[in-house]
Amino acid sequence: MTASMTFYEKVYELVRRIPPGKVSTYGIIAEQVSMRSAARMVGWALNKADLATVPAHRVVNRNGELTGKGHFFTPDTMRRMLETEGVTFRPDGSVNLERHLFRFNGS
DNA sequence: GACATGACGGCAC
DNA sequence: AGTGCCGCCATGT
Repeated sequence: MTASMTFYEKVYELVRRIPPGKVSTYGIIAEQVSMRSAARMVGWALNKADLATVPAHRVVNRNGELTGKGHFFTPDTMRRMLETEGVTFRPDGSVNLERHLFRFNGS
């Protein structure tokens, strides 16, 4: 238990703000928690997160690729969940960020 | 305490 | 435009 635990909570809270049908990226989340260049920490925090309460499937890399799919029940679980929420994919299997990238408000 | 690793990203070649 | 290297920070060994 350390004071840096707020880091995880911030990440989880931000991810929960992403609405169905939208996605965000590790880099953007990292920037939101004041750690611009530590995008790795975000994915790492998500790996330790409770998938039942944190929509981790809505976080992709900067190219829209589902780099975290290997951490779900099956390799295609992540994509199926996104498709169910209305997210569309490009022929190469990456998310069309132009259409589905969620922008956090300053709130 | 040093070293390697990881659901990444940016910039240099 | 594709590939590679380095930075970043928490953890495990």
